[in-house]
Amino acid sequence: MGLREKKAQRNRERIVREALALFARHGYEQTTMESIARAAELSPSTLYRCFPSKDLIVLSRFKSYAEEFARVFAACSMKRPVDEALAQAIFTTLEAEDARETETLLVRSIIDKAPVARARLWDYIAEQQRQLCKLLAHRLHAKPDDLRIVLAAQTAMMIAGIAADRWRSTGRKTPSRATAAELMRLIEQQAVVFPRPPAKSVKPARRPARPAPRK
Amino acid sequence: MGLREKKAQRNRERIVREALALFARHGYEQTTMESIARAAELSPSTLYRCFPSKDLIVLSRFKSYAEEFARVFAACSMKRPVDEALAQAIFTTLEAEDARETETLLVRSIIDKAPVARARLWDYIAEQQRQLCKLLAHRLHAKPDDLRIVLAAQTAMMIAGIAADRWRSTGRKTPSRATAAELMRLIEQQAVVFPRPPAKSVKPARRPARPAPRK
DNA sequence: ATGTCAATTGACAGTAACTATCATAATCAC
DNA sequence: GTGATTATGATAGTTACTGTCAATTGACAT
Repeated sequence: MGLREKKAQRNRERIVREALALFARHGYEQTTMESIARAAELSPSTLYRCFPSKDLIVLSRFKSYAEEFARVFAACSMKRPVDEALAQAIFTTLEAEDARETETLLVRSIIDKAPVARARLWDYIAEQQRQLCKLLAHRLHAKPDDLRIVLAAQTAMMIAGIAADRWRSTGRKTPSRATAAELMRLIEQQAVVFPRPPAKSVKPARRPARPAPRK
Repeated sequence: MGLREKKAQRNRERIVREALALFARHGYEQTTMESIARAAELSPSTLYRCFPSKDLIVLSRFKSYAEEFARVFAACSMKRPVDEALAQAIFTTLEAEDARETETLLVRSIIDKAPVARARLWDYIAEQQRQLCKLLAHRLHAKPDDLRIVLAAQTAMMIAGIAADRWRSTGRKTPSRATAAELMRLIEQQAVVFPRPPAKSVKPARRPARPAPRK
């Protein structure tokens, strides 16, 4: 590997490190690209060459999770039923995220407070959903826009999102994996208030596995 | 109502109308706030007072749908089972969106091409999800962060999102309502590849209602 | 009508995230 | 080493947005 790429890699790492520190200290909006460049000891021009926009600095941390997810899924999607592979990928990715406690919490708290960065993260997640559709479609020999494929992909992302959220909001007391498993259970048992088409004939009066919380 | 508010209202409308026209003509990024102000015949200062940011101009069209959703849901959530009210609200809102063909398509195509605006829309949708959680929680006498509530709210938004997307991507040949109904059916029948916890005991080899599409 | 007061407006100045360009300096290929 | 290539940094510009302040306009009592 060339010496050039090594240097670029080190640059990127230092930028992210220094930027996160500044964001944590003064807030995302208050930190200018110029100050980041100063902290990372390079010119604004170079900074913009590495990260064309400010939010990419924060978002770069999420790419590793996305890559891990795709890797795990690809690894076991051929040996096992799809739903198991999907669940496995969710669990593994979530656990990896839980494991990096301080960094995950830091990055999320920065993002939550910064509307622009937060919005960009949503957009990134939507992109990941599309990627997952492709993976699923390939595995099931279906088209990526098959309704069942789209539904499965979005459900998976939803589960991961809720679980990760909960881990944060409970002060990392609830492991993401447990929440994700619980969500899958709820879905499978239909123990949730699901939207359904308005009663066409009978109302089966579905009985939730757990009684709905009443006052 | 004062004459003052009338004027403000008319201002807002003209701004949105002219801005959408400009966006459609030259693209979102290429249209400057200054040119919008010129087209709407007011100073940039006033424009910024009406719409603190550029994306709010585009997003303002979505607020009506969100309000309609909340209204319909509130209207029938007390008389009927929650899931029916939820489905009804989804259907009504989607049909209203379908009905405004040209405008909906225009706004969506603008947003899809503009990363910043698109990202903001995601953020807005996330906010709506939180609002829906509150509504559901109130109706079911539960806490807004109850897992079942969150799951239900996000599932509802997901269904609406997929349905609206499909209506657009199929050149408005597939009515949103039909897609939404189909999605609800798929969920209820578990005819989808759902993520589930890795097999702990047996593999029941679930049989989808419709055979999975094979090549 | 007219004067008074408050809210709206628009002009101006400033900040910061980008974008484009180009000379200079560091790497690579030989 | 030398020449081609590529990364760097300085500089200038565009644009979204923020803040301030004087001028204007509408609301309202008399």
